[in-house]
Amino acid sequence: MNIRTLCLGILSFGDATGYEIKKMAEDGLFSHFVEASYGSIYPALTRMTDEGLLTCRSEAQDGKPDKKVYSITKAGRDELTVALTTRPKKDKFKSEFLFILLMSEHLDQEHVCEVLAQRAEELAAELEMIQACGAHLTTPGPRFVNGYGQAVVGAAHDYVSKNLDFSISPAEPSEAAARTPQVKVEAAE
Amino acid sequence: MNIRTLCLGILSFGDATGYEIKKMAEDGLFSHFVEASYGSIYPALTRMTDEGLLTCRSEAQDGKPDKKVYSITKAGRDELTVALTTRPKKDKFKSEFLFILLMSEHLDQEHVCEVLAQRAEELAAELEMIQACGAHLTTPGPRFVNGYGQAVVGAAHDYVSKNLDFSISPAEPSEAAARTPQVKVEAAE
DNA sequence: GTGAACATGTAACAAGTTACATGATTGA
DNA sequence: TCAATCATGTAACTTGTTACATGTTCAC
Repeated sequence: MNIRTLCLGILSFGDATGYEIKKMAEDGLFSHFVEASYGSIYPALTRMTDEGLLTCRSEAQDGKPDKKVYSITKAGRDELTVALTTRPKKDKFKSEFLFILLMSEHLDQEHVCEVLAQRAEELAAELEMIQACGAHLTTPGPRFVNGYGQAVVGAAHDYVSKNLDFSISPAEPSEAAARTPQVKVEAAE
Repeated sequence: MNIRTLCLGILSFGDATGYEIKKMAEDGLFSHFVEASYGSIYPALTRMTDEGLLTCRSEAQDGKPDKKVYSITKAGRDELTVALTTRPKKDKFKSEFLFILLMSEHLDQEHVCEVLAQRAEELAAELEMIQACGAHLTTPGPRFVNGYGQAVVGAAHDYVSKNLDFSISPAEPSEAAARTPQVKVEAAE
């Protein structure tokens, strides 16, 4: 999903300025699965206004630059609908944390434990935020998304918390041997 | 995390060609939280070899282009270690699916249900794949990552499955009123 | 005989980020 | 007085993707 669709989506709930769109994208419910910087939002709004998907009215302010309030047009709603009814692409997930854990055998035990503890805290904080945020949601869409967030982040937090004692070295030889009769390293090369 | 670190990480487990690195990134355990195309891998390998982080030996093949097998050097391992001990950035998650659900009030009920059913299936398939993939893992790092995947994807699947009857219109007035005594819409702009 | 897997590489393109420019107001 | 919030906008840069070029072998 591109910036255009994000802006249209936010504007479909009501008029807003570029600045406000950025805030919503980084604080609100959206923040967990979208991203947007001014450098992408402002040009997108300008272009979409040129294309007739948005209208813009300027409100003079003293000191600050004119505030530009954007509204979505019929054409804009149509474009949004097209985007929303297109089969959603696979979710994208990038995690340096998991990459580090995958490579944990190259690191020392202590460091890995710190990373784990750190992540457990972060996940706890995130979960709390989502829960707090969900308390005052009334409409079905946002409630669904919030519930999804609670389910997924909750599961991640549980998992990490239960594995704070993770050991980078393989389980005791006897056990390992029982599970994996003979793990041979490739000889050639 | 950039392509360079990804390549170094994969090569830290053993020599490989660019082609093989791509395969590992898109099939293996890595596939769920990294991405890489030939257009980024090949230039990265060439550059890192120039920089002394890798060495490369060509193996002639008939018909096919020479196979270039890369090995990580001491300098490469050092760079990898630096990357792995740098505090991991926040996980990034992008979801068109959640965006659609967030906007579900603009869509029709039937369509949303289809999207939900579709996603439930996709998540079930992904979960199965992760479980199958995890069966033959023996080292702690990969096992941890696989367990994490099972926990998170499992939670997502459960949540979506339990909400296949999701309704885009707000709950019955009486109930809604009971839950939310009085939700006032902000008057001013 | 057709498509997939093997195998590398480049150039053009897409999309978005970062840093900068500008400048008032407000709260700690 | 220092940082944050409000407010918009651009240019340079980063990073990576897509499409193309090239060519064999193997399985269906």
